[in-house]
Formats: sequence, C-alpha cells, structure tokens
Amino acid sequence: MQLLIDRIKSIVHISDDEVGLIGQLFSERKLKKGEHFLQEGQICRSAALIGTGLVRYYVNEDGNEGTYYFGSEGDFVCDYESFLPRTPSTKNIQALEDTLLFAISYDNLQRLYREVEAGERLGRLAIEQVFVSILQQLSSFYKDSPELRYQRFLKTFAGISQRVPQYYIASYVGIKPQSLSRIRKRATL
Amino acid sequence: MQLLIDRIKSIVHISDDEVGLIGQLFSERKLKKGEHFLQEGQICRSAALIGTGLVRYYVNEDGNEGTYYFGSEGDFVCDYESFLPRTPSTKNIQALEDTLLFAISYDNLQRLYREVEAGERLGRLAIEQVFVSILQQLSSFYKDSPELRYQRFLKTFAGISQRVPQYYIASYVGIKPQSLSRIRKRATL
DNA sequence: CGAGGCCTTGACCGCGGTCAATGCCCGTGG
DNA sequence: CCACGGGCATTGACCGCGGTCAAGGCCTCG
Repeated sequence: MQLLIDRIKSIVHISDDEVGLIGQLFSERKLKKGEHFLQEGQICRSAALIGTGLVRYYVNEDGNEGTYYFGSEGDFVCDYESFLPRTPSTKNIQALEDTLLFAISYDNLQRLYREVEAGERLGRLAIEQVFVSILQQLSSFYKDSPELRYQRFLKTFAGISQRVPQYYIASYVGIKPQSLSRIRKRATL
Repeated sequence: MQLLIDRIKSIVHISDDEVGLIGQLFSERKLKKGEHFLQEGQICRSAALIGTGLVRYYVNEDGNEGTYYFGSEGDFVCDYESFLPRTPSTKNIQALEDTLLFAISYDNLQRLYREVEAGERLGRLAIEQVFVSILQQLSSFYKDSPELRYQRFLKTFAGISQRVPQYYIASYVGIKPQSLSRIRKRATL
C-alpha cells in the first residue's frame, strides 16, 4: 500500500489525513498468471495501480488477439471506455504474471475526486500520462513499418520485453508470430 | 465566444463570474484553409476549441503523411504531447477549411485550473473524451481491415466525410489513395 | 520418455505499395 | 468563349511483405 501512496505523491501533494482516506478507498487485489482483470462484455468497475506484476490489454476479433498495451509496476490499470460510462467493455485486461493490484471502485474514485484536495488534478495528470503514450503508439502505426514498431517496442518496454512471450509481442506489433520470427531473423543478418 | 461558454457548460457547471474570467483567458484566432495551427518542431503553446471549420492532425515520415484525427465544430484542439511538457512537437495540425478558434495559452490554462472551481474537473473530463476516441481508433488498427477502417471512418466522421478529400481519408485509414480507390470500387460491386 | 507449448522455417497466396498513364473538374488567362 | 494547366481520382501492371498452412525442432514438465 505504501507503493500506492508513494506513486500518488509523485504526481500531486496530499496531506496525512488524505493518506489515511486513500488507504480506505483502495483495496488490495491479487491476480494469478493468466487470470483476467477485465473481460470483454463485463463492465470495468474499478481502476487500479499495479504493485507487482505485469498485465496486457488486448482486443479480440474472431480469434485474432491484438495486444495494444502492457502495464507493469507503478502503472494504472483501467478501461476508461467502459469504466467512465459504465458500459460493457470491448477489451480484455489479463495478468501475464502473478500480479498485486491496489484497486478503487468507481464510487470511491468519485469520493477521492471530491474529498481529496488535489483529487481532480491527480485524475487529470494520470490520464494525461497514459494519453500521451497511447498517442505515440497510434502515430507509430502511421509512421513505422512492422520492423520499426518491433524496435520501438523493445525500447518502450525495455524492462519487460524479456517477460513477454514472442506471440504477444507479435500481436502488439500488429503481425503474426511467424512474421515477427522472420523480421528478427532478417535483423540479425 | 458564446459557443465556447456553451461547450464548457455542457461539461461542468460554472458561475457567471467564471464566465467572465474565461472570456478573458481565451482569445479568438483565425486560420485560413491550408494554414497550420501547429507544425512539427514547434512547441504547441495553446489549446483551443473549434468554433467553425475543420482541422486534421497528421504525422510526417519522409514525405508520407499519416492523418490520425479530424476535428470540427465543438472539438478541442491541442497536441498534449508537446503542450504539457513544452517540448517540440512531432505532429502537425492543419486547417482544412477557414477555421475560427478560441485559444488559451498554457499559463492561462493553469490559471483556469486554479481559479475556476471546476477547472481541474473540466480538464479531466475533456481529455477523457478525446482519450476514449483515440483508443477506439488504436484498437481499430488491431481488429479491422483497411476496408473496415474506411467504413468506420464514414460512421465516425459522418458529418465531415464530404468535406475531406479522398487522399486525406486514405492517409487516415493507413493506405494510399490508389488502394482506397480500389477498395471503394470493390465495395460497390 | 512422451506430450504440449512455443519458436522457427518453407511454400504459396493475396492485398496494398509503387510507378505510370489516363480522365475529370475547375479556375485562369489569352 | 475556349485553350491550357494543375490537382485529384482512377486504373493497370508488377512487386514484395505479411498471412496462411503445414512441418519440424526445441524446450519444460509430468
């Protein structure tokens, strides 16, 4: 839980009282490797911070998975598209390792916005960070070849690229595992 | 300017005093067709709301343009990636028609966050809206063929698809004008 | 030792890219 | 009023990369 507090303090200032309140609003949640934080069709009912572990976000279209984001220690986890309007999600969030989360429900988050002085500001700054990284990934689809997107993945997720199997990396890059294999081969020549 | 106030009021509640303040913090700005709101290498120094007109966001990689977003009446315009950390942009924002903007500088926006009661909340809700639409577009690259992305464009931008030349639509879809032409032909058979 | 999951490799196919030519619309100037 | 030119959409021919299907190798784990 200290990790959560530290992470929040790295974004905005909060008082000791507010630290206590935040401790009450969040609860711990554990996911085993392979377990889902959110599955297509469900409503995303909480946002969370990753304490330890690793998750991936993906979409599924008739069996074809597209992994569009990885989150690890210190990252926020939420499908805003479902969480905000409380509508069924079109996305999936899955733990790739045993993962410890600090989760907050929608209602408790609204309390945080109201009762913590810098609450709204925290919410704004947190989403701004994620927004920028998603936008970079979107623009990479317009600017970069699959090979460049693979290299970009290695840079962007340098710390976790060893913890992710190739076929998830391939789906992140937007190609099939066979093609990623060929690209890697070409690159080493 | 009334359009700006109405748009803000559709998101959060503001007092009459605050309406006056907001009127001072924003300034009008006009762009001629083809003119740029922001060009690669510049720092994005203001955020804006579109009163009338149409803009496109695009990235440029050795001559190849990728149009990743269109904004029209009532949409906010800003490259957060450059605006927030005040670093040179990698993106371009260009008017496709004569366009009227209500613009606010970085410093004035910070004043708005501080001095308008629901300022932070406004900022959060505004970016949340854009975030969700960008995320839908990103996931479309994973789920959909070029043909489906074209049809998705027609739905998402139904009101403006007639105002945008085909080669910008093609660059939005992520293909060349020739390919879009072939796709359109196939679809009518 | 056998089974299953994952990565790799090969052969073939199809879509989108590229290059080039044509047609169309429209604004401009002789 | 018409001739010209530039910008844009279209079409055709050809190419190459990534998809698909299938097989083989290499782990780990029971």
